[in-house]
Amino acid sequence: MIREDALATVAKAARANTSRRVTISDVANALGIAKGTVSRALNNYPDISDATRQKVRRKAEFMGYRPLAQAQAIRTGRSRAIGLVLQTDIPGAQRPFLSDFLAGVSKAASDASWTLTVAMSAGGQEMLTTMDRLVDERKADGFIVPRTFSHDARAELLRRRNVPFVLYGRLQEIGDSAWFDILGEEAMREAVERLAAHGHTRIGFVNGGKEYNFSHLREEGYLRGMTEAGLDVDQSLIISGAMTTEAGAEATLTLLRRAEPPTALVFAVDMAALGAYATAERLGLTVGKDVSVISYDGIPECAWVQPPLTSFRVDNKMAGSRLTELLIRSIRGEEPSTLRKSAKATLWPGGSDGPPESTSDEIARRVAAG
Amino acid sequence: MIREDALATVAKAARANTSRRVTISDVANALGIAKGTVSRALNNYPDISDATRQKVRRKAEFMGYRPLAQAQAIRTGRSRAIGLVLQTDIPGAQRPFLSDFLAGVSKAASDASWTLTVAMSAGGQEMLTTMDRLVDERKADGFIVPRTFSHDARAELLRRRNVPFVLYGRLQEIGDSAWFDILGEEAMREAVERLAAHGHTRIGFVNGGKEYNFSHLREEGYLRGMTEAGLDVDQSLIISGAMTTEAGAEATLTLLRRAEPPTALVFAVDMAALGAYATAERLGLTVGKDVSVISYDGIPECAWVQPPLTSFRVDNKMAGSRLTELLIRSIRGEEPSTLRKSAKATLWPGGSDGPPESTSDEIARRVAAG
DNA sequence: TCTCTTGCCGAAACCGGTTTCGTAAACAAT
DNA sequence: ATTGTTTACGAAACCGGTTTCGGCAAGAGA
Repeated sequence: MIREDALATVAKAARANTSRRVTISDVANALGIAKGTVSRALNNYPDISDATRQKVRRKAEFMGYRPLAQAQAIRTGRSRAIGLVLQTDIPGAQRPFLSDFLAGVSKAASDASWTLTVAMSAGGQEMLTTMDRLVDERKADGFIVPRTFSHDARAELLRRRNVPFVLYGRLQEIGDSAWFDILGEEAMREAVERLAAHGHTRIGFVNGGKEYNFSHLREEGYLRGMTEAGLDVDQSLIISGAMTTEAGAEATLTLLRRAEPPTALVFAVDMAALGAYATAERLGLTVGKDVSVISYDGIPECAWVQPPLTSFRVDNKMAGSRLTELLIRSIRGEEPSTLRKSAKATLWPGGSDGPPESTSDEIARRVAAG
Repeated sequence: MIREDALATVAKAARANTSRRVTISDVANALGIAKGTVSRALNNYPDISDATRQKVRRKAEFMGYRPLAQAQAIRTGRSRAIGLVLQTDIPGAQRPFLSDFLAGVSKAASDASWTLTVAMSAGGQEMLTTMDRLVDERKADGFIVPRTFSHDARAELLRRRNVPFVLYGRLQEIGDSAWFDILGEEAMREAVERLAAHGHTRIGFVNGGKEYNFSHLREEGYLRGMTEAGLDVDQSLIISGAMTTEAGAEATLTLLRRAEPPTALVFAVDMAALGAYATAERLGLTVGKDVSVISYDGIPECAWVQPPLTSFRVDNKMAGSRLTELLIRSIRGEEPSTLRKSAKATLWPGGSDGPPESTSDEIARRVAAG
């Protein structure tokens, strides 16, 4: 009887040219036990003897059994898929970021035999709708939330719906969220330290958009660096909101036109720092000599410009992996507030910083002349 | 009885703080018909009367019923998910490409209420393993295969396993695959035409890696352009295998050192074309004056360099959408050989091409001197 | 009027898992 | 020896859908 069934199944599979999957019933039949027992054995239920557990494990392994996430999901509600909703309408800020990041997430996910469901949306309300849909359709058991805003509607939504998530970045009010972040504030502090060591005393800061929480942190880092170096903070040398090259160029121009312009600039974001080159050229100044620049992100374009941009490189691939690991642990039930990690960015020296070859006064004169 | 059940369910949902989904049974109960009937009505089975079909449709809509893809999948084997396996180990060739492309795929997918499962792997065998796994686990009903190779192992695997797929690019031997592609050969032909119109007669060609099928096509386009312009083809002015900036710089150097160097270069790939700037500078030549350059891809970096690179821009977002649409149709059973579309790249004029300001001889002399 | 189709739908099996429930056997306690 | 607990597992219900099967009623043909 059993044999006949098996033969029939095999024959059917052969006709359909479909090498049929090994199901949990196959394993149970092979062992002559109930399929419920197999399920409980594989899921470490306490009411299964060690002997049986071992036996089942071995047989399942031998037969190449792998549970079908879909089938599990309809009962458990979880399908071993992590969700990632990306924003499309950012100028291009995520372009360099994306590929490495995805690689890291995907690697960590498949190492744990999870999969990755990706969606993109225009941001704002649409993004929330998309996440809602993915949760409703059980296409994701939890989410990675990249580019954290100071007050993040996505985090609120997920918390309200009781869906696990981990932030790439930190929130203003810490709450009990899980997060991973690169300590950008440390990098900013080190940037100031390095410039001060070069001999700079007037160091400006071009920050990113204040809607992102990282901007607040990086500004703190800059301020701390200034204080530690014993330098005065001049609020007129701080500009924020520069996320693109154009905005960076604009901010650089503004700062260099001050009465007492800076001889060095710290940027919160590479894309903005690249704008400094255009402005410098326009004003007849040389980056790395007349005006030093240190930035943050470590996008490939840093190596493109002349002189190469000194920047703190962020390992987005690693970040993706860490985030995924944290998220999986969160989904498995670990307390979010215990799931927090950070890493540091590493300095990639280019030629864009060095001892000041012009004084603030000289720069002011040349800017006025040009 | 039914009312009690409903109340119990609601109460349970309230306790779990989980607004329970509307299931197919809910719809069936509300109408007082069998759930099988609801299923068949919604799936357009022919043995359901129009009256019933309408009634079910309306009620389902009204109740906000949406089938759970997971549950459908365990019976049908399909879960309305499209698979995308990306390669991590390409130098960065996909970096600009990725974000737009993903946006397109994701948009088209969610418009059809499908989802997108993404995996990345190092290419080669690992990529095949990854696809295999996704198929086994039914995480993808079909695949988009980007960056088609002349002989593509991924396409063979999928064909063998009888999994629908659509290529981004064409195969050497056409077969019966579905594909979408941008007609790069047309762009190359137009590039030559444009340069010839400028007055160039010695036009070189720096091709991409011959493992990619697009390289063969683009070379054909270049050759056709030369023929149509009535120009002699000099095989010593054709180099292939340049996919990176370094390789592009190298190739440019080689060509400009020929006895009779070209006054214009056509590149198959932007990343390579960017290398021409470095080489030109090194040789004391000016891009756009001494040597004209036209390229292909339209990556953002084109606008970065001076003079901006004239390039044929590829709309990767649109490509992603088209590919997704084709794939869904293929999964739904349409014949792959009928699922083929193409589009053209559009010229983005920069300042990197123009009438030759130096003759081939002059260039040769200056290269020899430098 | 009586059969033979045909159209339409209900009932139930099924997909591949998980989880509840009940109980036989082994063991401990009396 | 009897009773009460555990331990470990089988049987069956269940998750949310799809698909098969069978039969009733209406219409067609004789």
